Amino acid sequence: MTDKKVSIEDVAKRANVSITTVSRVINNVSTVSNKNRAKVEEAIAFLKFKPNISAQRLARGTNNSIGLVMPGYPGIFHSFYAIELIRGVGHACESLRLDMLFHITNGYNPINTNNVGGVLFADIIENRKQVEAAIANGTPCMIINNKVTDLKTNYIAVDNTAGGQIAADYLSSFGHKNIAVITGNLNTQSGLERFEGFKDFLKTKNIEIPKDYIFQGDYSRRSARVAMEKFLELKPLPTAIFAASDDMALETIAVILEKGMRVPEDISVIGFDDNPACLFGPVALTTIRQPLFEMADEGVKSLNSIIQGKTKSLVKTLLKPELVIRESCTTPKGQ
Amino acid sequence: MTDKKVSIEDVAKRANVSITTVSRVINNVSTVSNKNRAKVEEAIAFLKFKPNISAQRLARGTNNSIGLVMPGYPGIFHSFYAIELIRGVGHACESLRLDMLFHITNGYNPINTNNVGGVLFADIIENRKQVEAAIANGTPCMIINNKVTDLKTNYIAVDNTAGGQIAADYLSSFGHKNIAVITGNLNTQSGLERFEGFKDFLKTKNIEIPKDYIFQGDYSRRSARVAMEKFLELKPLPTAIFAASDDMALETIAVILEKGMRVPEDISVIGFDDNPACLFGPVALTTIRQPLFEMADEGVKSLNSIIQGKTKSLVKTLLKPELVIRESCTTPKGQ
DNA sequence: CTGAAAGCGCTAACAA
DNA sequence: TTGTTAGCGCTTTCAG
Repeated sequence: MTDKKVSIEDVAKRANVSITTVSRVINNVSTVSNKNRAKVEEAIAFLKFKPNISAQRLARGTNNSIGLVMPGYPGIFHSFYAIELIRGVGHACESLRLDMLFHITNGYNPINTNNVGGVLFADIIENRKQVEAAIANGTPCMIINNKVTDLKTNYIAVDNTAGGQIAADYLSSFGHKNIAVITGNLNTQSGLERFEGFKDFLKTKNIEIPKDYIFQGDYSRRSARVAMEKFLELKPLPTAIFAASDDMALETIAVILEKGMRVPEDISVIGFDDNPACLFGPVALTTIRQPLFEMADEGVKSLNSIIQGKTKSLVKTLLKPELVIRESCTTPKGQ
Repeated sequence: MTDKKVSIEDVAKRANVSITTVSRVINNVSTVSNKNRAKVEEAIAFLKFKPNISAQRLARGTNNSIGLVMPGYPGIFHSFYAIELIRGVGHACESLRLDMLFHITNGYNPINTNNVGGVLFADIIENRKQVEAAIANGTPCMIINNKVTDLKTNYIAVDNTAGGQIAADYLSSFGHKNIAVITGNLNTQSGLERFEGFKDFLKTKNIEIPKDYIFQGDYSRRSARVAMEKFLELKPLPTAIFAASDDMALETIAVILEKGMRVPEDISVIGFDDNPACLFGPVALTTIRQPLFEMADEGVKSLNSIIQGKTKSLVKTLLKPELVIRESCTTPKGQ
């Protein structure tokens, strides 16, 4: 691309060997005499030779790269989520020596699956068509964080329903009855499942959440603030809040403290994510940990195994979230 | 990769034309009869033919992809920063039809520059070696958010010094004298420059910042909390705070409110970034906007131009930050 | 408007 | 241990 390209042939000439020998040293094949190896290495260094990867791939008949498709609207999911996924994918690609083609999508443009061995979809949000297209043309796919039951494809997700249940179980075990919830984006599978897992579990304990104790948030701090300000006008006041993300939980706590109330003495708050930020707020946040990094990492590994034909059947993995107890929940006042 | 690959030749056979004609329809060359075009398209659809991009690239002699190298330690910069960069780069790549190879680095492993036309470094943090290596082997590089003066390479950055000055100017214009600052990570060029720009400007107004009014933060909310709690023990209390990121500013405000004081009536706070989150806190944050998305977008475009040989000279771009006035700053009490 | 043929730069038998 | 040679799948002159 830059300057005139130097090819394996130039190297061969300068080192006075065949191109095969050059190829051998490039690929670290052991059957090369030290003398020749040295000559070739000198030539490579001198000429600043860089093998043309397209030619390598063509000749080898392989394409060791995968795509990561991520919705691109402002405020991608919540940032912590996105960053953890990216980190996990990046980590796995590094160790598997896979190229990672990162693709931010608006959901409409068809994504190009020709140049990758397979593609990872970070959730499906308004881009179902892309997933279907990829599946249709035979590209191995792995959906992250969305249990797609109606598509013949692979997924790895967190059991958000279980997460909601765990939160409900923990809160109700303190004896809380007036429990409010700030949901995540309910257009999102995770948001919906967390909410329903939570609500349904409480029902088994004979606790109903009244309508005005439910606020439909969108994972943003802003929505949590609006929610909490509304809750604070209600009576009776809720004694516990389940926020479907740590960011929202943190903002919830901020609002409570601003009003001169205390957490958890006056109101208990539980979050979801286990974002490191929860450790360092005014009160350490009790939360439901979801293994984001691991999900991404494992997703890449499974996908790779599928691409290489080692895994034949569909893989559907469900990861368990877990309760992380810190300081933001306790018994309701007066009990 | 999957199944037996169908090649352009298979398509040609089925459509009863030459591979040249198939190539023409793939590349949308107009000189193909409608009849042939239809036949080829049918064959492509029927065979689910996907052109091999490596072969295309090899034949065309181009490699339209760029690398994005980003430090991978936990808490990559502050998330908003990273996300905006990624969005900007993704956006530019999409419109330039460039593949984006995303590489998260620990700073040590050499990065593979063979398969990309050029590489974008998201700042330089503990990975200077990689940059030097890339430059040495002739790979076009673009450094984002770091003015590298001692390396013969390109950069696009925000004028953080100016940003610091703007903040200082604004605060001092209200008549504040007791101004404290929570710096960003001072190992970072941006952190250092914001601080020095701020401090130096105040000096021109004959305002010195005492030692204990300076807290060395790291862009995290946590560090801001620690800082603000310290400041609150000081006397006289500062009447204004400059936090080197919005995240820190937001946490600063939270701490102030928790203590029952008001923003901006008791203490003014100014941030840096213009993270959308600043709009929705308890008080809308006045801040210094830095054009992250644009920086990334523009960075890719410049890099591409360099790769294509359209730009010959080194490009060194400095973007101007600007003041965004909202509600978190005012005149000090009693003035 | 179409096709034959010469590569693009590299890998991988196969011989030597 | 080394070199020869035949592709990998596609693009691109150049004739027709």
